[in-house]
Amino acid sequence: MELDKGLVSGSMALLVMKLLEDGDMYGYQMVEELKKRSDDTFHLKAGSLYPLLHGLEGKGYVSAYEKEATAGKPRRYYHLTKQGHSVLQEKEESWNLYACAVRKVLKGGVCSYGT
Amino acid sequence: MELDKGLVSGSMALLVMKLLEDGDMYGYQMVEELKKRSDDTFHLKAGSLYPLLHGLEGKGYVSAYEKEATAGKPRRYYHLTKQGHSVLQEKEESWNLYACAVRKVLKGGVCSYGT
DNA sequence: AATTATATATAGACAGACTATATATGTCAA
DNA sequence: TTGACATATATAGTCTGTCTATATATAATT
Repeated sequence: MELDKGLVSGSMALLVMKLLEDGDMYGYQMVEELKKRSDDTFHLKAGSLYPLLHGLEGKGYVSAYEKEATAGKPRRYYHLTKQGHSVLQEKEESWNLYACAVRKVLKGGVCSYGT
Repeated sequence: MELDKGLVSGSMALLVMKLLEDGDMYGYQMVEELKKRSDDTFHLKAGSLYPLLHGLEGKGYVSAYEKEATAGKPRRYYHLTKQGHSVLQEKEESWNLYACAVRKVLKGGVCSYGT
């Protein structure tokens, strides 16, 4: 079953920032890591990621620095700033609230998020 | 806390169709019902709903019929078609898969959806 | 008489993710 | 040695979904 593209909207910034919480990463690595951590559910495209990263950098949520790789092109590492950390927390809470509300509509029951 | 608009993307069709599973409804009623069932989290705008409904009708997922109200303007009721039912099931499964994958990335653990 | 709630509808703006394309290097197989 | 593939970043243009703003119309309330 193909993942409905419409559903993916909006939460990519959250996911990418979440990855950076565990340590600095370069773009290509994030694509791989996201695939791995989601059990092959998310296939973020390079053409989606790089503009997203530039946007986050422009807002001051991440900072970037170049670093030589042992082989191949130099890598551009991204680091989650202090502001980025606080924005990430807000985004996580926002996601929980949203997912919880969807569950309420779909399952008709209550939903305490934290679960 | 304002609900991050970016997160809302894509799942409105799912939610609206889910409402129709319980019986035919008219547009204005859906806005109210969605607000109620989500504990005041979703505030779907009329300008978002009606184009969405027309789209679903065009795809054959819902059918529509006019009905006089006891007072005021006549209401346009929407009905979930057989095809709509099957699309709804796919969309629900797709949502579960997606929400589950997000949880994996955020909480770092496993996730059996059905929970 | 004016405002608010009910009820539907469209045009235009905007944001997020996509595809397609471009660049550049290293490895591996034919 | 040539081509294919994986690594790595980047931008232009497109598409889709939701938004705001606006329009129409009727009934109830103030």
